[in-house]
Amino acid sequence: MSALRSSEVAAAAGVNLQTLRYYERRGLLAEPDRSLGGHRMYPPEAVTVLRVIKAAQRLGFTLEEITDLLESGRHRHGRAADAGLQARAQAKLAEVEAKISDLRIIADTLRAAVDAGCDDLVTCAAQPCCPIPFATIATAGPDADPR
Amino acid sequence: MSALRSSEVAAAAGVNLQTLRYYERRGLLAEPDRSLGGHRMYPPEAVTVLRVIKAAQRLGFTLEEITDLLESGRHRHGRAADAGLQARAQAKLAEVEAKISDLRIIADTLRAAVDAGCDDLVTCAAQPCCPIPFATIATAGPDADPR
DNA sequence: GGTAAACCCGTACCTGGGTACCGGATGCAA
DNA sequence: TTGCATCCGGTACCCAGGTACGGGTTTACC
Repeated sequence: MSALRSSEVAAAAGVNLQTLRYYERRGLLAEPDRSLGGHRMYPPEAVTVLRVIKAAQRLGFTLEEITDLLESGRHRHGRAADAGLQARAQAKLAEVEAKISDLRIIADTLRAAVDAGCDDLVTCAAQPCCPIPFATIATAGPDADPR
Repeated sequence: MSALRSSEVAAAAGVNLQTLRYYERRGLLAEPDRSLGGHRMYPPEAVTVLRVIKAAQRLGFTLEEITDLLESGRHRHGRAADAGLQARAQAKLAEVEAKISDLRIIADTLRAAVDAGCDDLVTCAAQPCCPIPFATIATAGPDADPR
């Protein structure tokens, strides 16, 4: 009952209208039924799905990962949670923790630079007293950048 | 003496050759002298500058910020360190620390989701027992994303 | 002097997550 | 039925930080 128009769904979920179509193109949001004239008519559950997507994004999942997450939730054929939410949440947690420790190293380095009273990077780099490690520092691999 | 060719500079700094020209276009790297045929001839200091750029990037500064940083170091006309390295490093430190506390909230939430044994996001979202906050969570404002 | 590697410039493309613009079609109410 | 809000599809653009390609020089070594 009570199909929602795209602007209503967008407003209810706090997203842009274009974003709805973008998510549909990316396979995150099921293609809704259409009116006779071709306008999208969303079921109320679409709002829930959007809220889930937004929450997962805030937890650091990319849209691609969220697509998988939703997919695996939809047709949960396998009882084995090989790629289920549990496993993925744990993996993401490890990613986030790695990111945190990277950032801590960065914060420590910045603090050291402030304490040492560095004034000019290029001058500093030429002297051995500068605490800024110009070669190393955690290089934060190509892990999904969790936001 | 001993001017370096672009590939030598790139290799010495561990950077792609195109990146050199990209930095030059962006004003991070001074335009070097040219050979009679138009090839770039870099002074050895260019390698230092590149290393400084890379270190600053790892500390979370954007290329735009690094441009300013190098600029203010170059013609340090003002004794007042209004926008000097000190102040900027402190500001960046605050940014990084904010990012860390954001990520900690995210990590806590992920941990809660794992502990609660959530299996399917959409199902979870419909029930009140799920620890995932589908509306809130630190929204990590438009701060420069420190890497 | 020949030839292969390196370099030149300009331009297009990539990732990720959207957002904006366009001309035309629909929906809904008075 | 008229008028205005909304929606349609397709395409282009945005951010940052590069990377790749192509066709044409230049350099360096034998």
